[in-house]
Amino acid sequence: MLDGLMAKTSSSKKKYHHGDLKLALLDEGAKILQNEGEVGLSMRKLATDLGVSRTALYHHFRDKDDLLCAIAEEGFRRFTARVTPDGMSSSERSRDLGFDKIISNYLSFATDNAHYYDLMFSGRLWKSQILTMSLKEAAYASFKTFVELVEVWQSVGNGRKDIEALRLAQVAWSTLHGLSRLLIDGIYVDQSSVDVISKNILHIYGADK
Amino acid sequence: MLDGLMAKTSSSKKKYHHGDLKLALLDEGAKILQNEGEVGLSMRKLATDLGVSRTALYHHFRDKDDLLCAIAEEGFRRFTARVTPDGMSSSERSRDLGFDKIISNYLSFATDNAHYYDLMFSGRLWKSQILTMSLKEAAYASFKTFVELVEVWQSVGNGRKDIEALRLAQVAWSTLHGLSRLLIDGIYVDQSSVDVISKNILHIYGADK
DNA sequence: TCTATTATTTTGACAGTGTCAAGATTGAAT
DNA sequence: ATTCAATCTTGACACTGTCAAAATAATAGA
Repeated sequence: MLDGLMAKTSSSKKKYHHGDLKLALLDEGAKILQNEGEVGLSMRKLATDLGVSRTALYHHFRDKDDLLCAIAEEGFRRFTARVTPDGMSSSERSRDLGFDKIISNYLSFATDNAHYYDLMFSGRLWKSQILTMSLKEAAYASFKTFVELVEVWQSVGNGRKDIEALRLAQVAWSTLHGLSRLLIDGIYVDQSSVDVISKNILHIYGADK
Repeated sequence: MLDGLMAKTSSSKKKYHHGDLKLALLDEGAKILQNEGEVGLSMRKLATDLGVSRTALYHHFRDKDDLLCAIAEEGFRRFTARVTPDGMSSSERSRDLGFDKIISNYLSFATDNAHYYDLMFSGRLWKSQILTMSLKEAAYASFKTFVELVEVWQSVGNGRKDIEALRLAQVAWSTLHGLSRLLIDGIYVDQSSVDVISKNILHIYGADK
């Protein structure tokens, strides 16, 4: 009884069944994903890496896709945190944090966390019926945050005001998403020209000149 | 001898080995791709569908990826044909074929030929060493065509002129690619708002107003 | 025309994959 | 201490891509 409590809290003890597998699964899954990508993240490998049997996972995630959804969800959380640094009100944020920062944060997150990004916007996941409700919500929350940033940019900063915030956000998101995909997928290999492209994006969506 | 010639030209005869497998492979491959997507396009299924053994394919394509590259290449050809209808000079094209047509052609191609589009911009293919030179060329030809369209749109039409053609093309391509991906992957389910988004894209990249 | 060469296709096999069904083990609750 | 539910394991199935070696057919040279 006391042992059980100790083990649960200290968590470094070798345990009976496994302790908290679900969590370890997510951690190790994310780690493998970072290093080897979605390929190489197999249920069996993941299981043996954690010293557990091939099918043990299926008591915590009904599917492989279910697991991937959970990891993608974590990705959206990190993404939102990266694009909008917290500790600021949203108006404070974009007063001294210009849209250029948002652009570069978006792009650097995408390229630095390519495997997360892949999962977050994986067509296979989004089109499958299995798509977790919580993933959907995390994604929409991210987009909502982005729209708010655009709104503030329009009213406080120099975002162009001839377009509805929602629409501007949709187009800008599309642009950033498209560029991210082209970079991640190795179609624009020219990482050096990203800066000048970013500048042009800022110019196009800005109101000056 | 004469039989051989006949069979080669008439091509509808049931043949010795198989006749022209490589071609049949591409056709059937593209067909399966259209109906079932990249998933469901397995070498084995493809082989048995053509009444041939599992490994017969490997004498015409060294890899599965090699086959996919070939199909993707065909995709780029169709894509270019769709975005720039031939039978017009490039200046003629964009005099009466406005950029709005190009936008809607791009998006409709992407959504109507989602599986082709997936392959054409597949990160797995582009990042793999196997990436065919001819695919690379087909892709760059497509992009080059797009840049030319933008150039003409700037000089003859009402494309905004405060940005270098290449840069404008890069950003516009990113936008269209990103929107296509969001649509195809089922993240923007809202197909009905595509029209208004397209209008906004046109407005943003246009010079009027 | 017969034979040697080359191009094509097949059979067998291997190491993987996701996941289902049934049984075994363990922790906690009564 | 016995029951119950959660957790984990073993075995199996149907797939996948692809290699090696053998078989077959088409072509070229004599």
